[in-house]
Amino acid sequence: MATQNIKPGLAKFSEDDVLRQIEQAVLDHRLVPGTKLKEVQLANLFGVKRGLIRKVLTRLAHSRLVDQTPNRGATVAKPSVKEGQDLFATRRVIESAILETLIGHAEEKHVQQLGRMLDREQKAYLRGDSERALGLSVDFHRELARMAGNSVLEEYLNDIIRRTPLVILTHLGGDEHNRCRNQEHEAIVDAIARRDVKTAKKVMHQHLLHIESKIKHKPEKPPADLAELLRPHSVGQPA
Amino acid sequence: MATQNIKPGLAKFSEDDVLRQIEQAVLDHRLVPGTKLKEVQLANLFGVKRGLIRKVLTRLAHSRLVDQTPNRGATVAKPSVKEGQDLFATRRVIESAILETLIGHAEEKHVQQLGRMLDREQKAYLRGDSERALGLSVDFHRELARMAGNSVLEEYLNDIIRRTPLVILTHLGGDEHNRCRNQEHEAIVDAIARRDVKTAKKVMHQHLLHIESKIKHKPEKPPADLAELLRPHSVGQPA
DNA sequence: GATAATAAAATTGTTAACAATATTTTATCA
DNA sequence: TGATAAAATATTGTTAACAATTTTATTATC
Repeated sequence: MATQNIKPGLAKFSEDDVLRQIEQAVLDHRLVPGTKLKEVQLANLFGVKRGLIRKVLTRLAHSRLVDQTPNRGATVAKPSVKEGQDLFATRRVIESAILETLIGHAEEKHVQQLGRMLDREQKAYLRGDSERALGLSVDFHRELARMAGNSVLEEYLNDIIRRTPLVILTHLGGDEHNRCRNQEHEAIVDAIARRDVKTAKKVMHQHLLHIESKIKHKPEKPPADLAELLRPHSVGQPA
Repeated sequence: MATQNIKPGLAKFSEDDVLRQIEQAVLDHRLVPGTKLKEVQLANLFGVKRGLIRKVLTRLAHSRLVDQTPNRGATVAKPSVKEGQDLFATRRVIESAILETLIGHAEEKHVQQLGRMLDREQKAYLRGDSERALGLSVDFHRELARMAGNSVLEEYLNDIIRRTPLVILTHLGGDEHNRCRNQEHEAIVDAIARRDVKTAKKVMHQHLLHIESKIKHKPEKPPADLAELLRPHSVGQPA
């Protein structure tokens, strides 16, 4: 049987829980673009009512993480090449503004905190834990946004970050291509420490262009395994 | 009786219709921050089921136009001073990027189209139709975003534009203060026509700073009339 | 009259049953 | 076999009834 409960009735998740879990699944490439998201299946999976799933799907559609078609349900969004390009271009603008704002009032403790994050990221990478390294790499960008202290910029960067995996999976090849380079993160922190806005922006710009340049059309992925949403490293089945 | 139907059963609105009408009401200051949005009242008002209103309110909350508190319903959002500042600061970044992108590929027809919009705006202003002038002024900014051709930048600017009236009404005085100055719009179009990115950005920057500088704390507005959402120039009652 | 407890009303939140639509399967015929 | 139509199933969409909670009104007490 395809649709199976995961400890039915045991784990009770709130609406935000479910939302975050699906977002996280997109973030670390477990949910791939095109995957059909059936309401009862998800409801069973999370042990919640269908109405709750319904609300979550609406919210996800609102932030463009899923596509909803009337009477035909929801699928994980497949952003167009154009949308991907626009997303990356906007990301450069936003991250640039974040750096400018942050450096405007950066203190020593901020630099130290960023240094610690670089260490963690480096260690994870060296020990071969690439999943963890990817997560920490994302956290690095998020932390810059948080430190900048502009809630709207932070909100927009998070929005872009959430949508980026869909662009990568739809138009880029494997996961190897999309990891941030730790060296570049280091160079950014160095520039911040020196209050060197120009260099910081330049490195960030290069850093982001690196990934963007690889966007191009790519053949469909073959249908994969069923939705084992909660288990890491698994992948849903495209519609 | 406070809650009255407006031709019940006659006008049937879709979910998007209702969403847009409420957004529009916020945009032209008919709905003021703090207004309680009761589900049955809205349902009667629009001649739709409560479930539909419920979905709309969720979506509005997601774009921070309304605040939702569990068991206590929804009110039109009252952004904090900080959020207002962040919003304006981000707007400068976004509009700057829009100008840069637009000027990068602006054609003569774009400039002409903008010129026509300036005329319309000026005429409305001269004939004293300030409501219409305000609308056209907003359209001007939107049109710049559309012409730039980056869907994400456009999306973010529209988000900011939708939220701005709430900041103004919460922290600024009357409506007179917040109108865009037509001269500045003209100067921007002139700069675009000359492909002068630097000047265009500078004028836009000043243009936006003008409003932002006026944000400060302001006493509560007294409760006003009931929700005559559909009728222009009317105002809802704060909670 | 003011305050606190209680009851009534209003409002929001949830659910299960049903309707409408789409998808898959089976049956029919050339 | 392959194509088409019909039936069966699965999935999404809607609704009304109910439950839970908050707000308002009423009463009781000092």
